[in-house]
Amino acid sequence: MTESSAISWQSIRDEVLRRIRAREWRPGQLIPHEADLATEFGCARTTVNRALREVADSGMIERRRRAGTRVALHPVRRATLEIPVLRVEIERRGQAYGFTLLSRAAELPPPGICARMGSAPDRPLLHLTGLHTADGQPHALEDRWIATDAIPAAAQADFTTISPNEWLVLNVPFEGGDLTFSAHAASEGEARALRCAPGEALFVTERSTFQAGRSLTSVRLVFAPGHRVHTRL
Amino acid sequence: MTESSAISWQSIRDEVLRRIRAREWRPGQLIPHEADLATEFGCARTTVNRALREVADSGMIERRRRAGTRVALHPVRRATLEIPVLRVEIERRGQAYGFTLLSRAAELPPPGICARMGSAPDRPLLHLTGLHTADGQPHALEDRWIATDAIPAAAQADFTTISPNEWLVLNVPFEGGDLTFSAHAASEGEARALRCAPGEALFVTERSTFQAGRSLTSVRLVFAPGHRVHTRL
DNA sequence: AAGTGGTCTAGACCACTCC
DNA sequence: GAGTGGTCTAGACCACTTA
Repeated sequence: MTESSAISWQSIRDEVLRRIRAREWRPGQLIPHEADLATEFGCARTTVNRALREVADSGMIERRRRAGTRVALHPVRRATLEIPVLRVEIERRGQAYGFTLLSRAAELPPPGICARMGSAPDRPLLHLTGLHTADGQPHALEDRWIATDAIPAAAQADFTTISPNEWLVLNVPFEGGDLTFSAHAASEGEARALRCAPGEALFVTERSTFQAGRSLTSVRLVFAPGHRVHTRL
Repeated sequence: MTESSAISWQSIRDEVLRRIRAREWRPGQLIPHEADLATEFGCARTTVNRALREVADSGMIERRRRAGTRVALHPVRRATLEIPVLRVEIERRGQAYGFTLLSRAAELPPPGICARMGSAPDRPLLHLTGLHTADGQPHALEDRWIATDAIPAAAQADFTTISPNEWLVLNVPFEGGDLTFSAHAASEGEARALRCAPGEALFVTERSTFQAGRSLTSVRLVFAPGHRVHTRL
């Protein structure tokens, strides 16, 4: 028909955000129902739903059936971090990637790993350490534990030609995990491997992944000095 | 009709992920069109679209009009970081939050800040420093620059009763920003304020926000030793 | 019990891009 | 020009939650 130019969900999202920032809708306050907004904006409820879902994903509003939609009391900012395989990250910067396996053994895990992986202290895990390099310079030291009963194939994998990092991404699906960032003073061994001074401030990430309730692997990456993780809001 | 139990978009998403992980659809490969999948799964194309949009958001597939949908070559993991106001973060842990304004002055910004904020080196900015505490213990040292020409109200704000962190979240909408994590050895001044040893490894976040192409504020938070940022994958 | 968001459908048109 | 994803509609039913 001549009913041209429908309202876009983006424009509704923007208007909703504007009202929240302009305090027309205040934190904690209930906002109109989807049906009312659909009437107001002259569009289908589906379109309003799409817009509000987007705003809810960003953390600015909270929605519950029957209870309605409220402006969040503490507007939490959400940032999306992209976590590429280390090799890809380095090659994207135009540098040559390298990996050296430093050690490989079945060992009894220390208490910290047991706790994070929910593993029995008397059951050996595959323990790998290795160094990632960029243009020959140390980039990150990897210390990884793998639950070989959950990932039997890992026992046969050749981690000298492909890093455990990449092998796992390619071969082991997981449904979830934890990621932690922290700072850490370089130990003697880390300083040697990363060619920096002992005690120097290093950026550390720790990651654990699980599947079907079983812990798969836990890794600690200690980065060479100056490493930064960047993202956009 | 007796056409009960429609297919859910979640089940389609799961099946798509399964096929990718099972290598039925390999990295770089084109997957069937939405219409074909809709036929296969016996549902509306809208439902397939919803599922694939979700998978695309997670970074596993890439979609382009006319070009179709491909399995991503480098399956980038995406993690969502929640960045609450410091006060809320601390209170959520059941600790008492405190903020002390340490300094406040209009100053010419150093080169680093000029570069990050795109500000002229001869134009003074509002420079604030302060200490966030948890149960009276130092939690983070804040060093902030505010573009007063973009945020005139900041010149009048009382940052002794509310931290700049929180005042800005409440009063200044922004459309985007940068966030960086790094590690840093405590300077003499930082060590004094955070009551730690000079040279100790500290976790640092730096954030800049902008609106309508103008830089609004740039902040550097240096956290007390042991601070960790945690998220789920 | 009833109100609200969540989702599905069938169809349509549009926007983008590759050929 | 044609094919693919992106979005909108109008209507329907369902799921969840609270009164």
